[in-house]
Amino acid sequence: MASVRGGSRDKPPSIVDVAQHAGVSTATVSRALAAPEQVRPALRERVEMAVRDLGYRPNAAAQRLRGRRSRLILVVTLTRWSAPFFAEVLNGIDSELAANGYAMILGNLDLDRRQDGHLVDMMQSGRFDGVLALAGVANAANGHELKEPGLPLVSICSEIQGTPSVLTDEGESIVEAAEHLFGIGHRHFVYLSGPATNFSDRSRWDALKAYFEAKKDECRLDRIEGDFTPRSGAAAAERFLASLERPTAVLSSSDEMAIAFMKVAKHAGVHVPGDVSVCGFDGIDFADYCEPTLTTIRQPRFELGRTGAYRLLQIIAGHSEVDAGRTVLRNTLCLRDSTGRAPRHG
Amino acid sequence: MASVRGGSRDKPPSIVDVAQHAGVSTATVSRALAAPEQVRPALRERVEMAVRDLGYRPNAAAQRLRGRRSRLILVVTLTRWSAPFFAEVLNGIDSELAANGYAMILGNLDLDRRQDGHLVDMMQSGRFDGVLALAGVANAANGHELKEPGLPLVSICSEIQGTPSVLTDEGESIVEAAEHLFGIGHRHFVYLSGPATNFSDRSRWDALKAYFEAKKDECRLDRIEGDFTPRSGAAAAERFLASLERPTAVLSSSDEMAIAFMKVAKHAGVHVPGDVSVCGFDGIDFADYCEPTLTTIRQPRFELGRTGAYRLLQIIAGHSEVDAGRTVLRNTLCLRDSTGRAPRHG
DNA sequence: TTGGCCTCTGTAAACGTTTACAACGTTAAT
DNA sequence: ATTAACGTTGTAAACGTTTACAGAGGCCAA
Repeated sequence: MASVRGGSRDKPPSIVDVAQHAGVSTATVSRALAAPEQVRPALRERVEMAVRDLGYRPNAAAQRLRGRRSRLILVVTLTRWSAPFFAEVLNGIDSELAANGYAMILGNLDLDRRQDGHLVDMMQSGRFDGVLALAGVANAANGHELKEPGLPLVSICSEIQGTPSVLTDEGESIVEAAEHLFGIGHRHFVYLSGPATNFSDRSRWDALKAYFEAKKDECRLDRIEGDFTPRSGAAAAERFLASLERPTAVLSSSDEMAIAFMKVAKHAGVHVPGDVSVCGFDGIDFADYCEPTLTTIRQPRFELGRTGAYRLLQIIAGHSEVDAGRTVLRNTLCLRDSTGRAPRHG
Repeated sequence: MASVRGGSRDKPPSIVDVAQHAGVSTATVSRALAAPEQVRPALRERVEMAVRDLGYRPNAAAQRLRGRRSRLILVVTLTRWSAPFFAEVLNGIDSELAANGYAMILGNLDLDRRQDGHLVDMMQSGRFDGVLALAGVANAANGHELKEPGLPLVSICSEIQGTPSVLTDEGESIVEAAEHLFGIGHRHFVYLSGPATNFSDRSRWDALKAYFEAKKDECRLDRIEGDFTPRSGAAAAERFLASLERPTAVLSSSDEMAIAFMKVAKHAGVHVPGDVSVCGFDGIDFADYCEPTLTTIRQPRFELGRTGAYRLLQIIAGHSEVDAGRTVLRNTLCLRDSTGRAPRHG
């Protein structure tokens, strides 16, 4: 009776249809929708009714073309974004954006095939109100390229010169883990790294090195190169098994590596945590379901995304332009079954 | 020397700037970019050079407003999209779309707070060239609402009346798993379900019921209600443990439930697969890292997304409009350590 | 030479909004 | 009573493309 939504399939109603139907000008319709307080209640109601009657929806492209905002955010990610850690960060981003009427588009940066231009193209297409750079993309040397188009930019889990960023206290928290392991007797550590160019990896490794520098007489810190993936965790385990003097504590730069590491180690008869303690990083859901359950440094993944999106929206809204600094969220060390006292020597 | 990209920060060059710079009309520029074969090589080159010199990028909003396509796809998901299964389907979608110059936007359908209108609004905003509906959203009763706006629509992992869909042979594959378990002596099964309204769940349950109907004299099939999440898997385990006569085989409707189930069961001293065999569904990466490794029905998650996106693009391109049928991908049963011979009776 | 056809370009009209500006009516201040 | 100020509405000009249409040549056949 009321709506004519399902009627003719020709063409969606435009603002002029609404204006005619309500007996006002298009300007009034536009204002009634965007700034209701500027139009008299009587007219406003007429417009609202016309909108309902016709099932009118503003055309997003036209709005963007004429107005200032597209309500679209470009999220620059790596191809690995479907991994548990990133997926949840993205979820946080999307959640915050959606709550403010924004949507995100994923711009995949495939590090293997270098097609850098593509992203800059997208950014300059005038389609986006802002850009969120996820961990890893900033390290790809073209991080600063993202600044060039002059769009509001916030980076999450990594820093770009002169750009606001949202980070966690990675260095401090991995040192906290190391300290814990040191406290229960471990003296020989190995750091299972991410890619050497990675921002997070640098933060963690630098902090770890500094911490062990002061203890260099009593401790040893090795490093095995990985790339956050399970595969590289398994490879690291092979190297671990082959080493003459095995470390007793593994600090992994991702849970996925840690879990794969444990699987291979266990399969080779090495007991976790009896023979070797393993500590992960990220705190993905699964860390609590593997065997043994994984001690890990939990990053507030959802919050990371949410906060990044929030800061970006603030900048877009014109607030806090000055604030180009970093926001640091706190990680928490989750002690579980994969870590324990160091095995007795010899 | 060549490019002036980094020059003035005022306003991005428009098509008229390019036209002037190349000494041609805007129409020629437009054609040189969209349909190069229609313009003489000499001019085409001048245009291309001007484009490079000025760093011109077509304005997406204007293109959309005047032209027909936005190269934007709406992917309607549930809030659970960051779960491993969906994340990988999304990855497949995004991958196929990106390869064709399209991008996706996630439209979250929060089943808890009913804000159905929101999605239809989005669809009618003229922002999208097509819609992809992910499993679960189609079941939400408002599935058919998605058809209303008249946008090209493909559903993945579920069916909407009269809409092309991409599915897997869920029913057959879960029966295959049941058959395998039957073959190694199991006679008392329990199906750990998803939400009863879920399309996938219905397919699986119906197939399972039909299979056991023929065996009802020798077999028993129970059902415990879940919702795909680990939490519900754990809850199911509690009920399993409390039951007087415990089934010896669990067919779970998701890996995450199965893994949580195993954790709780093991913790209660029930041995997997000694006391109970567990089979998951989906084939997420983690199924191969839990303890014991999980026998599961692997769905081609990435392909599911890729194929859905592919079919949608075909429809948008005008090919295969007739083909409103289903595409069925095959699952594979992955036998691992969580299943084994049924325990000896009594 | 002339007419017709074909190929290549340019002109200008959309596309559906937002918004600066002007116009109008009303109220308050002088 | 005159003017200023204000609040509300309409007019019309953008925004940056694509594309129907027309026009300008060039070529070929008659």
